[in-house]
Amino acid sequence: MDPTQMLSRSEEAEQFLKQLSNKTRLMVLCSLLEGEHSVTELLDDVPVTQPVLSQHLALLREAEFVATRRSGQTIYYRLADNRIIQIMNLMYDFFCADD
Amino acid sequence: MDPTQMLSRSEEAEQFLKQLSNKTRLMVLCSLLEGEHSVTELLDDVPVTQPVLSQHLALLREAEFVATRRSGQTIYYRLADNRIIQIMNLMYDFFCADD
DNA sequence: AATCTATATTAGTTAAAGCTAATATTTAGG
DNA sequence: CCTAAATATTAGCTTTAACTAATATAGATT
Repeated sequence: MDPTQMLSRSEEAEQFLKQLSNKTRLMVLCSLLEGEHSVTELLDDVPVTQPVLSQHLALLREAEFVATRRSGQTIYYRLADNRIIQIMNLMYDFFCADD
Repeated sequence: MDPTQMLSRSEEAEQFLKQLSNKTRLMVLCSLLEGEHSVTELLDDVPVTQPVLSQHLALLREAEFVATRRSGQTIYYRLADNRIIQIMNLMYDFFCADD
């Protein structure tokens, strides 16, 4: 591969992986593997304060790893990137399988 | 999964992904997918200075993502973690396929 | 032993990520 | 309209990651 392209591909991949490299975001994405959840439901699963969760959700939205839908005052999050599903399944395999 | 365990699994996964989340390390690992390379060979492939490459190689060694063998003054690096091979193949798929 | 080549390490600086605390926005219900 | 519930945003601080520059080590060669 040509060197300029290799560099830019690896920068994209770095960006992608960094957005994933956080315990809170991993727990959120793992919960969403099972299906859609509201923020309140995620707060039950993930041991962080509401503003911190909200910050991580904002990042996941901007990365377009997740999408949302509103129902009244409740906002439901779901996975929106097939690559995330693939990686999260691998991660589950590596770190959570046979528990 | 029990909450304490979920937290510690996600911390391990975070650590693992962070060690991967760097363009230089990604380029190195991508080169090593093709097989063993010396530091000098890696320097030809990867656009960084020698000390910077060496720092990233040190991190990859500590993470045990790679292993080394010495032949004279030359040190050869190779992939040493099957999980890395799996993830790197996915990353190649996502960011470098059909180029 | 002096020097060269290959590789590694260390110290210092800068930039980016993540937290806390405070506050704002949006919708629902009385 | 006023208040409560659900969610989001912002500012300030702290920690961590990555770079640069300088230097060190280890083996090869003369």
